[in-house]
Amino acid sequence: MRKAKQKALEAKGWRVGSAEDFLELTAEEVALVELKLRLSDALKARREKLKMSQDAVAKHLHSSQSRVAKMEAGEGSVSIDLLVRALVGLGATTNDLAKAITSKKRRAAA
Amino acid sequence: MRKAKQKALEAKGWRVGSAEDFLELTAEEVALVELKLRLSDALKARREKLKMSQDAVAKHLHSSQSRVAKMEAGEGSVSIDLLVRALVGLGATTNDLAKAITSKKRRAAA
DNA sequence: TTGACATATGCCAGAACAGACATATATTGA
DNA sequence: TCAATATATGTCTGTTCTGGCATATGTCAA
Repeated sequence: MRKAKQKALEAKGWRVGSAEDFLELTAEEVALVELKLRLSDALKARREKLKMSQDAVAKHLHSSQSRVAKMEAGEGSVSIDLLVRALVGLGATTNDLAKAITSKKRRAAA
Repeated sequence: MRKAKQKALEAKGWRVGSAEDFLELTAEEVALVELKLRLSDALKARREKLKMSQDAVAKHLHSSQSRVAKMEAGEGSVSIDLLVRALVGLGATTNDLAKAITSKKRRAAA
C-alpha cells in the first residue's frame, strides 16, 4: 500500500498546496512529504543562488541532470537521503538543513 | 570507492569521538556521518523516553528489532531516510528533527 | 522562426537498502 | 548461577533508489 500511495503522490496533483485531506495519507506520511518538499525547495534555491545549471550541479555531485531535476521536483523516486547529500554537497551546513526543514515557506502552486 | 569507505566506517573504530582526521573522508562525508549519528542518538533517546523496547518500536514501525538496533547504531546499511521515518513514526516534529540535527551533543565513546 | 541552452519526463540496469530470520551477546532479577 | 528479557551482529532476498541515456518541452536571444 505504501508503494501505491507513493505512486499516487507522484500523480502530480498533490504538489499544490499542503497535503492534508488528500488520499488516505497518515499524518506521518504527510509530514514526510512536506519535509521532502522543503528540502527540494532548499536545493533549488541554493543552486540558483550559486547561479549553477542543473547540469553543472549534477557534475559536481557526480550525478545526472535528470536526477537533479527530479530532486528539485521532490519526485517520488528521490529519497531524503539524496536531497540531504545534494545539499551538503553544495555546501549546506547542519544549520542550513535545520532551517530548511523548519521553514514555513512552501513552493507555489504549479 | 564510496562503498569501500562506508565499509571502512562500519569497521567500528570511527564511532569513537568525532570523525575528522580519519581515513580519506571528505568534509562532506564527515558531515553526513555526523548527521546520521545525531539522528541515531535522537532515535535512541526518543525510544528510551517512551520506555519502549527495540522490539516494541520495531512493531510500531512495521520493521524488525534488528533493524532498529542498526538504526540506533547508525550502521552503514541504515539510510538517513530510514532514521527520519523512524523518528517521525515515534512522533518527532520537524522542530525535533531540526534540534537533533543541530545538536552539539555526540554519543559517548564506545 | 531558428538555434542554443536549460529543464523536465520516461525508462532501464545495477547498486543500495529494508525487513526478516537466526544467533550471539548483554543485562537484570531471583 | 540460572532464566528471562533486551540488544547486537551476520546474512539472505525482494524492493527501492540511483545514475545515465534518450527525448521532450521550455526559454530566450538573434
